[in-house]
Parts: sequence; structure tokens; C-alpha cells
Amino acid sequence: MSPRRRDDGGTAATRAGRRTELLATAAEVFAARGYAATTVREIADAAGILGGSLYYHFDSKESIVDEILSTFLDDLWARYDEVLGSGLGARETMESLVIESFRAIDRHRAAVVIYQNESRHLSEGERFTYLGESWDRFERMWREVLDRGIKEHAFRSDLDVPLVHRFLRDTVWVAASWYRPGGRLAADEIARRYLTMVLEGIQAPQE
Amino acid sequence: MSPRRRDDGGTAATRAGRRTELLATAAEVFAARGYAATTVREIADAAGILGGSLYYHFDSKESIVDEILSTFLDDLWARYDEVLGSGLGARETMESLVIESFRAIDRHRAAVVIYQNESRHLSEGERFTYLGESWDRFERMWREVLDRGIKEHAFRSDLDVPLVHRFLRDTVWVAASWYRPGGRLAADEIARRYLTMVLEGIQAPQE
Amino acid sequence: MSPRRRDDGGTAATRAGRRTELLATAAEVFAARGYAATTVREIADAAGILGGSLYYHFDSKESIVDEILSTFLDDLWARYDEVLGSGLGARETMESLVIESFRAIDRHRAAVVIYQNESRHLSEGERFTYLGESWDRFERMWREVLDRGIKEHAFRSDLDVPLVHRFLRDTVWVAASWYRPGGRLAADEIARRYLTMVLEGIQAPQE
Amino acid sequence: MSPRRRDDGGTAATRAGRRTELLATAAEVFAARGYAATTVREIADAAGILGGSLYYHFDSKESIVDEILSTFLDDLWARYDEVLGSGLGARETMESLVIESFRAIDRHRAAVVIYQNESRHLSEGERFTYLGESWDRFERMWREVLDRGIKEHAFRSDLDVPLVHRFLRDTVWVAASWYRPGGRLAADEIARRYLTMVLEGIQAPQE
DNA sequence: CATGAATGAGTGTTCATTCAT
DNA sequence: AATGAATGAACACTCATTCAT
Repeated sequence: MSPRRRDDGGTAATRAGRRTELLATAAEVFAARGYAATTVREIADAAGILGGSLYYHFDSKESIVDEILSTFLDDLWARYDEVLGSGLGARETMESLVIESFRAIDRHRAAVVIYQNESRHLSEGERFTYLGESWDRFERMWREVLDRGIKEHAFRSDLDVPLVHRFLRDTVWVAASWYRPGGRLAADEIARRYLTMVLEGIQAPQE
Repeated sequence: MSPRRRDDGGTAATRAGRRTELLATAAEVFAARGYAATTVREIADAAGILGGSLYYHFDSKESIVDEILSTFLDDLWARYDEVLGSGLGARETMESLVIESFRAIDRHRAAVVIYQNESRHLSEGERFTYLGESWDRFERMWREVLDRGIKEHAFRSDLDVPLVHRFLRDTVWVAASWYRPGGRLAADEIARRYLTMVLEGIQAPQE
Repeated sequence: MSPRRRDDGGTAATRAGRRTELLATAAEVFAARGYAATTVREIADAAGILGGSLYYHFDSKESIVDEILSTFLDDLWARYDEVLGSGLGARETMESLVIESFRAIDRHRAAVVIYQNESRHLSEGERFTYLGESWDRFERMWREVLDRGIKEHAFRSDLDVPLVHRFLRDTVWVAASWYRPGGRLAADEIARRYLTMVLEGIQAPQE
Repeated sequence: MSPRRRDDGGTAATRAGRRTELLATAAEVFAARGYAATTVREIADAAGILGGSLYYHFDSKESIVDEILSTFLDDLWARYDEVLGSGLGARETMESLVIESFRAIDRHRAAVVIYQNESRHLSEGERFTYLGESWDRFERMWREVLDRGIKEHAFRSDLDVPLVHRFLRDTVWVAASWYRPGGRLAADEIARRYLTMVLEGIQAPQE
């Protein structure tokens, strides 16, 4: 009765492989059309199967986004935690976080778009409380880094921390909406230019 | 609770007044829940009438967002055009545009949120071609101002114009998602701080 | 408080006059678009008033068709009864009934179309039992005339009376669907040609 | 009551079979209650499924009538074309056309009723232009046959061709409204009696 | 008489989901 | 793993009807 044949050896795209494929497909469609506006059939069409067949792999439409978003966030926080745990100064920390953010956009573009557009609505559902918690963690993280940077005289002493935090947070993620992997600039290069802009400003140096 | 008011000067809330009220209500709901996820009944509930009654005032759900967005954009571009037509230098132009943007957020908060979140999806409909055209106009506008600013030595000569344009565009509008009229900072004050950050950067002045 | 001004003298189009006008308008719209597919607003539009205003004159959409159909049938049966009561032979009776039918089409074209298309559905409602009764009366009437005509050797003795009755009944009324008052042929002339065809047949005389 | 049958030979009621079943059911309901007055749920009830389930098989209510009517007309014109192409004299052509018409009523009773009652309204929709074209083709066909018959001295020379054409056309189709397959007379027998009536007239032979 | 705004039941349609095969 | 057919709740929208003005 169990549909499992053999153990692990077979083709590369076994069990978990198919799941991952389907999640990637679903993420693209959600990102392109919006979660609420996407039908399960559109996802299935994009995957080349029939609507009902998705339910062999997933419990519900909700559980699909859930898996997309939590995979992305787990990965992201693992990198962030690495940066935060490595004892860097405030400015280097800030730069590393921005770089890791753009790398995350590179690896999880569709998921970031979904996160950016839908997490406000989704986080009302019990299942998605972790989304709200993640936003809170972001906020604490950025504020700490900024506060520390001011203390360390790395950042200007007159910064409006709550305001700057929001701009950092949003400008980074909003880039996912136009970023195309393999485009003109690689993720790290975008991060570098972005950092120059944010750190030094866009006006010509005053002498 | 009653949809009728008679205090604020006779026929103020008649005819067009009711329409405007309903549009404001609808905009709030769309902004809070997303266009696709909002039901017509939710809008009606928020307005204190029944679902079907909305159709006395509007043709369709679509025509409601249409009116919300086009009203906002008409107003915005009228202000932008005034700025652009007043012969300012590139830097003053850029500052004025940012200020007008934050003022628009103040006047049309909900509409801006909708514009930001939904215009990509909506602009596929024939009726909403003006949304795409507006994005294009934004792009040309910002690029011109930035290019001119570089020529006038107001902005750094090494700016990546396409990149900076995206950041300016997005960071301004994304503020609508957290801005609350009557909050800690007035729109003009937010604009001032935002400009300082963007123009001078956040790092401590190097001596 | 009473909206009635003056007594009867005034313009020709008082009370009852307006009613009749509205009924004529409604009949045209029902005939053109079908009863179920016609909205009350379409009738009101055609009459140059607003939807709700019709309810000053009539109780309901149903009562409008009711009045249209019963007016027509009352008029029709008054004429038929005159013919049937005048002691004519079967053939002359048949001819007179056909002529009166075409005249009724001339006077009540729209009502006949409605009667033809909708009475089957309408007669299920309690209010419209008279429609079914009218069909029955038609049937008895035609059968009697045909039976009598056979006995009097006016009609062929091998007629299939039930069948001929249906053809007479339907062919007469169905003419309402293409008849236009003021067209090529007047009602009486159409009746004459129709009678020739039905009585003598269309094949060339055999000698 | 079960929509599944398994007696009549294996996969007979699969795929296309189910579609055909549903179309037949829908045709009956449309014929009985009128197209506009029929709700999709009524059709579904009659088929023993839920309203929404119909949309697995059909795009819309409109596409259901569309398929009913076009199937009928395709079949009808195939037979007519066979008659018209077989080189018969005018009178035999006319008789064959009448016979084929009554046979079509026998095979497609409900569709004919719908065609008769609704095609005027439906043909305003772009999708149903073929209905108007079919009426035009009928008209040309009957006029040609009648004209030819007069030339061949098969029909009376004083026929009012446009008038006779309408009576032939309508009297034939209107029979669908009372015809019941398996009733007193078979389709061919009705056709025979109808032809006698139309060709020879109903009056007693004059000597 | 007529308007303007609303009601509320119902309509066609969509869609996440289920399940026997 | 996937299909095909169905479910059933919900949705945008319509429309006959009401009623204060």
C-alpha cells in the first residue's frame, strides 16, 4: 500500500527532490501573481500536473507557502546568526548583514517577493506567527547594530534609529522585486554599491 | 455609525461626497488585506451597508480600485509637474520631489499602499495600462534628475543611476506601509530626515 | 398631500393614460427581450423614468405582464365571442376567427409575442391560471369549428382534427413574431392569403 | 438515479458520454423553463450533481446552449444538404425537407424548442452569429424551392412566396412544442399529414 | 409622480479540496 | 504518483423591490 519503492538510490529527483521542484515552481507563481490571486491549478499547470495531484505532496495551499517561507527564513537566519556571532564591529556587522541579505535574494528571489508582499496578511493566521516574530527579530537586530554603531562612532550620532532601521529593512528586501539572477550585477556587487550609497550618501563630497 | 452626517454644512456629504467616503473606506480595506483577498462584502461591511448596495455607486470591484489609484496618481503628477516646471536645480528638484512624495503618502496613504502592492498585477488588465505608464514616467523622471545632478556636480559622479533610481523610487513608496498620519513625525519631517540620510549617508563624517 | 390635481378634464394623458403608455412600453420590451431576461430597469429606461418609479404605478413586474396579457385576451375573446354568437356556418366561422386573430395581432402585436413565448412558463404561477384556461378554450373552439365543418362538408372528411387544430392555432399566432404594423400587407390581407393557403393548399390545381 | 451506468457495454458512458448526457439534461431544462429563467443549479439538480460541478465539464451556461444548438443545427443542415444535393424536383424536395424537419424534431426535440424560443435573443451575442446565419439560409432555401416549384407548375402560380415561406418555416418548428416522441403519431406520419394539409388544403374537394 | 439610496435573495462562476481509480 | 470527477463554500454581481424625501 505504501507508495515508497526502493530506498534512496534511484534517480536524483526522488521524493524530496520532487517536493523541492514543486515548491520552487509554486514560489515563482506566487511571486508573479500574488498568493491570494494564485489558484492551485495555476501552480499545477506550471508543474505539468493536474490540480488535485498537488494534494499528494502537500496538505493545502497554505502549507505550500508555509514551507516556502520557512525554508527561506531558516536559511536567512542561519547566515545572520553566523554574522552576529562572529564578533565584528558595528559597521562591519552592518555591511555583512546587507551582503547576506542580497545573497539571500539571489538564492530565494521568489520567496523574498512573497515574504515582502504577503507576510503582513499571512501573519494573521495562527500558523504563520513565526512571520511576525521574524519581523520583530529584524527590528531588534537592526536597532542594536545601529545603536552600537553610533556608540562606536561608526555612524552619525544624529541618526533617527527607528527611521533608518525601516529604510534599511525595506530597501534591502524591495530589491527582490526587480532583481534577476544573472542580470547586469551580481548580488555582491549590488550590495557593495548599495552600501556605498547608504553609508556615504549620494551628494557630491563637499570640500 | 450612521452614514448620514448633517453637521458639516448642509449638502457637503451628498452625491459625490458619498462616493468619496466609500472610496476612502474601500482604500483602507484594500490596503489592509490586499486587493485580491478583499471581498466586496468586507468593503460594504466597513461602510455599514450591504454588499449589493455598493453596486449602486460603482460598476465593479475593479472600477473601485481604478478610481482610487487614478485619483491618487492624478493628484501626485499634478504636484510633480509643478515641481518639474519651476526651473529648480537638480538637487532642489530631487528634494522637492521627495517632499511631495511623502506629502502624497500623507494624503493618500491607503492608495499608495495599494499602488505599491498591487499595481504590478493590476497593470496586466487593459483598464490599468496607465499604471505601467506611470511607472515608466517615474523612471524617466528620476533618471533625468539624477543625470542632471551629476552634470551639475550636485551628486557624486560615480552613481549607478539605474540602481539609485530604484532605491529612491522604492524607499519613498515603501514608507507608506508603516506611515501613520498623526504619528510621531509629520510627513515633511520624515522627508527631511530621509533626505539627510540619502544625501549625506549614515556613516559618521570622516575628518 | 394627495398628488391628484384637477379632476378629469386636463391633458389626455392623465392617470389611466400614463398607465396605458407604460404598459405599451413594457410590452415592447418584454416582446423584444423575453420576460425573464427583461429587467425592470430596462422598462423604466424605455419609459424615461427610474426603476423604482415604476412601483408607483404597478405592484410588481408580474403584475405588469399580467395586465398586458389579460387586456389582450379580454379583447380577443370579446371579438371571438361575437363571431361565435352570430350563427355563421363552420367555414365562415373559421374564416372570421382567422381574420379576427390577425386583427388582434395588429392591435396587440407585442402582447401576442409575449403570450406566444411566455405563457407556458407563466401559467405555472397561480396568478396566471387564466392563461391555461384560455389555451383550453382555444382548443375546444377550434375543434368544434373543425368538427362542425366536417359534418357540414365544408372541410375534408379525413382531417386529423387534433393535428389541424394545432397548426391553425400556432401558425396564426406565430405570425406576430414577424408582423410589422404598416408593413407590406395589412392584417386583413394577410388573413385572406393565409386562408387561401390553408383552405386550398399550395399545390397547383389538378385537372 | 446514479449517474454511473455500467450495463450498456463498458466504457460507453465515459468521457464524451458524460458530456452528452449532461447536454441532453440541460436541453430538457432549457426547453421546459426557458434559457434566461433556467438557473445553472436547476440543470445540475436535474443531472444529480451540484451547481459548481457543471463547470468541470463546461465553461459557462452560454457554452452549454451553444453546444446544444450547434449540434442540432449541424445535424440538421447535413440532412438538408443531402436532400438539396440529390437533384429532386421542387415538390419532392419540399416534401423531403419537411420530412427531415420532423425527423429532426424527433431526434432533437428540446434543442428545437430552444432554437425556436431563444435564438432571436441569443443571436445578439457575438458567439451566436451562426444562429442568424442559419435563419438566413433557411429563408433562401425555402424561397428557392418555392420559386422553382412555381416555375415547374408544381405549386400554384399565385403564391405569395415570402408569406408562404414564413408559414412553412414556423409551422414546422412550432410542432416541437407539442411533439412527444413515442406519442400517437410517429414523426414521418405527422410529416405526411402535414404535407397533405399544406399541399391540398383543408377544404372539401370542390366538384 | 418621481428620485436616490438601499435591501436581500439569488445568479453564474470560481476554487481549494476530496477521493475512488 | 497522478487522474478525473465531484463537492461545497464563497465570491462578484444582478435585480425586484422598498421607502424616505
